[in-house]
Amino acid sequence: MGAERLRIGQVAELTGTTTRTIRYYEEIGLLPSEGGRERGAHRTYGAADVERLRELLQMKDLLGVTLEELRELATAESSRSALRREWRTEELSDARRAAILEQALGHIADQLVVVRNRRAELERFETELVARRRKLRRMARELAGSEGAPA
Amino acid sequence: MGAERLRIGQVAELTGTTTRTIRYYEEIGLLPSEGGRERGAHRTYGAADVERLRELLQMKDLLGVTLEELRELATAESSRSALRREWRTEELSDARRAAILEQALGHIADQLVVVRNRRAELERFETELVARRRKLRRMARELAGSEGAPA
DNA sequence: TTGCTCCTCACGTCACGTGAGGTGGC
DNA sequence: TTGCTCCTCACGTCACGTGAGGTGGC
Repeated sequence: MGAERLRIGQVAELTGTTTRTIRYYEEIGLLPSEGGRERGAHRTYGAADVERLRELLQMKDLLGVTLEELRELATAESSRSALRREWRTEELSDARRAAILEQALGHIADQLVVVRNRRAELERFETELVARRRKLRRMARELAGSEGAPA
Repeated sequence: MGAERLRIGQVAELTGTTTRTIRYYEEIGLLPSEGGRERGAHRTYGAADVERLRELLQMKDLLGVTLEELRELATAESSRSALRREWRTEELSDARRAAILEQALGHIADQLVVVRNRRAELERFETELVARRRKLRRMARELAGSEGAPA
């Protein structure tokens, strides 16, 4: 079944990072540390861990936030699996379910604000570059035109 | 005229950075150091310096590159003013002018590639967030629906 | 003259990179 | 058994932050 466990090097490869980074994130508490691991024993990871790490790296890279800010932004993610577990237990009131959904929606809204601000900045930058290119191309055309013109 | 010189603190304020960063960029050669400045004397900056710094900070922030990569990406900018000066001297062949334009266009093309890749990544991320939100909203609606439904 | 901003060291910090020396699983 | 990957220190590095102590211009 899909319960195969990965080693840290495989996870690093899958997520495009390094083993050092993964250990560092665990050290500062961004990634959970396996409770029952003995000193010196290998770390193992499941599919959910890989997914979480991928999201963390994507946010950090795309949004340029510090790991401290990332920790706050990612609280949603970290609690998602816990919420999912809680969700599955049958004896859960509709009110509680609704509250969980509201909270998750709030976190996503926060992330969307950051992502969209970034995108707007990037688009401004791109527009600026395109305008500059247009200007240079016009100069190039005028240069070529004057060149072939009669004296 | 517009030839007023600014002090480092004003430049920091205008560009949204710190004086330390400006001095550091000068130290590693990302920003030019005034040739004739005596030891201990104040640094002064012109409008062109402010513009260049703004572009550097924007690239670094939006593209997430190291200062070393930034140095390469920004070579275009750093040579722009020199090219502009060369451009103005009248005794310049059309061939040379065309070459200058070609080079500038090449640098802009490089930057556009990086910017557009970033934008694509951000858009994928945004799409993912929106999809997740949609799913959560659907769950919320179903929850509210079942709640009010007749037994 | 009094502040305020600037100056130059220089040590601290964040987010890892990079060996050093050693143990563990196909 | 032989490699290969993993482990834990621990020091190095990049891009600054943050005082310490002192000088210079409205």
